[in-house]
Amino acid sequence: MKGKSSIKEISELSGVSIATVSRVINQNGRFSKDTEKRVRKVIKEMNYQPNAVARGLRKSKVQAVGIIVPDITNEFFAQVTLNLQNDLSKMNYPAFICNTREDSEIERKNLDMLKALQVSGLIYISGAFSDDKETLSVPTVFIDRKPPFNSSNNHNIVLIESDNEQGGYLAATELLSSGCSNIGMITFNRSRSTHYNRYMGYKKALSESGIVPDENMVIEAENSDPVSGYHSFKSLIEKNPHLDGLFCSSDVLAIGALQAIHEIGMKVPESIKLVGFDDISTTALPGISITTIRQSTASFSSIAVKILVSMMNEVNDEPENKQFVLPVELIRRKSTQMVLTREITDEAPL
Amino acid sequence: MKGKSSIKEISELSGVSIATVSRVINQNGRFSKDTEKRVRKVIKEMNYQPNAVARGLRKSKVQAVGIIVPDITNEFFAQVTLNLQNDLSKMNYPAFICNTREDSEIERKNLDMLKALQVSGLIYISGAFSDDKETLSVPTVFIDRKPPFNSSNNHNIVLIESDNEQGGYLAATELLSSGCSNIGMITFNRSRSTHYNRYMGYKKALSESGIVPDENMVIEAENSDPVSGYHSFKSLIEKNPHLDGLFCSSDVLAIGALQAIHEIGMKVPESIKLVGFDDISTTALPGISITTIRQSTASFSSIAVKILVSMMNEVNDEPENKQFVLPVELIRRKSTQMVLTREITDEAPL
DNA sequence: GTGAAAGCGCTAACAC
DNA sequence: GTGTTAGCGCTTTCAC
Repeated sequence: MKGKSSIKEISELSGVSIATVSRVINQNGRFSKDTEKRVRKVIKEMNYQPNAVARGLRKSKVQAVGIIVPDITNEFFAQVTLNLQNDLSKMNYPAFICNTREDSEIERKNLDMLKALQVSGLIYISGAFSDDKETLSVPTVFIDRKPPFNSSNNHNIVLIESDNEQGGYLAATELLSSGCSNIGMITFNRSRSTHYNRYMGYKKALSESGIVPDENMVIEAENSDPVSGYHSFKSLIEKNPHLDGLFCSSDVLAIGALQAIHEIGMKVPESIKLVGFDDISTTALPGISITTIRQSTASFSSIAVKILVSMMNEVNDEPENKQFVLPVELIRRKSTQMVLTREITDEAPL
Repeated sequence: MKGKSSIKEISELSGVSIATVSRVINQNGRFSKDTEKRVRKVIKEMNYQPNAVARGLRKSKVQAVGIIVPDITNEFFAQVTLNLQNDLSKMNYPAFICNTREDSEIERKNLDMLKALQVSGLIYISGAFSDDKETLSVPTVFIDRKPPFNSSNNHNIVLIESDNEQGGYLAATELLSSGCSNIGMITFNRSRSTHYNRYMGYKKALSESGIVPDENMVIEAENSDPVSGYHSFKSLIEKNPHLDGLFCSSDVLAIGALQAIHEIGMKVPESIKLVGFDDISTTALPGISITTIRQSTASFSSIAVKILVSMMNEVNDEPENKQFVLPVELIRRKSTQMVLTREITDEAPL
């Protein structure tokens, strides 16, 4: 009854050798239908569960994966992580989730722990992976952010990301088409592929519509959080009092900016229009209602897990240098609504 | 150079037996200063890291802990989990974080995986732990929510929670002292000790100030999220048009309620005052500024980890039925500000 | 179709 | 103070 039994106990109770029990459990090698039935019965009766650690020692790798994530306190990352964890769990892979807080020291340490635990695979969400010389010893999938490798080392990298440039492009286009002509942007860390590409998309949209992008209308936030968004907007509006449109490289920045906007007495969408990125839950709240770019976090996860599992299972350790760019979607909300009459106010019912 | 070496290799290179190497690594047994120095040198040179899986097999438990959490997408839980993970990592315990989505099926499965991996300890955050008959096989700490055991089984339980009743009491008292007389409450799942106690504190404060608690002014939200808070407020205000104070059992509920409040043309704090619970980041935003009850998530974590580690290390498997109730703190913000003049408006600068 | 046995890397007696 | 050795529970040749 207690789940404490070992394969030896099962073999004795079912009158076969431990080798055969192992074959049944792993569905490899040969055994008769009859034997299988008997063994399965005992396993069930004893509520036996194979010891994953012993198996891990024998196979030199444990059936588990490590997930490296900057900060699960950020709803976007939390969502991605949650999906990954669910999908992995369905394939019977438990996940070690490691927060790095963008600290390469912590990242290093977590990586060491994961290595000592012999995880079978790794998923990097927006990771720094600063350790250039380190060769990836286990199958690894990168999500959201391109690892800053020198291309020479780059065998066997899988990258899954959104079409960030298209996202930036859609965002700026939405602002343009809803009538804005002075469109600013709050970015974050343009040294990262993610945010750099969003910025490029923004510039592209402006250029295409005949506007010369002005670097004075772009500000780089210090952190990716509402407080930084708040301060960035304050700076930006000071330099550009005629701002009538704003694209923020993430929703948390947009939320901070929105507060600043209200505070100085401007109205969204009447006096300024706003677009964010990520589609976190807060943006959907009635009364906040920020137009944003939705990334398909569910697809991130399902693709990542599917590929990772196949890399972990197959002997196929072949370089399968793959790159996935997922489409993004504009979620149109009140913050970019055209204002024709006075019917839209804070007090109006939904 | 590669971190692929084994204890055997280290022993050969340093000219001692593997037993001695093991002793040095684990700092137990005896060895000469000189030997230690030599062994350490080789370990460093080879960049050797002990195989945690082999050790785990030998010791019948792996140096890692499992964390069971309902939903890391909820900022409050994310914060607690993040702290736990950091504190555990400092003690060299990697953490398996498992989201249950409040689904006992998933919880069961995660528990099985963790057991197969032989984790040394378990932390339940607000867990259902529905499985009454299951005896805890490893040291376990419960955070936030009392497990619904029958007391007979209750050896060896550690529970860490906030003083939720005091929190509810502080919240209602704040509303009373800022002039409210019709104070409603949005609760969530009062079958849980956490929310039940907040509700009790609320009732206590009302009673003490001579108000008879009216069950019509209390509504139980379907989920713990803004949408539920929004709808709950709509129902509540319909039944109680004179409501001038509202206590929400969590901040996410309060945020939803706030939207509903704005939508029907009421003003916070002018026409209704509001208090939440948890102190998640959104409540602190300028323009939102919801008074709330702060729980010391950092203390949750440090206490939990300290106790768990001691339980995991010591042979002391003794029943140490411990219970910690941590103080909470009222964070006073604009949503409960007394309004004497017209100086406080939405448009006022910070 | 099945069993015997080696061994994954480590810890913990037990010897000396 | 140090070495030898027996497993921990499992997978996987290699026999038969």
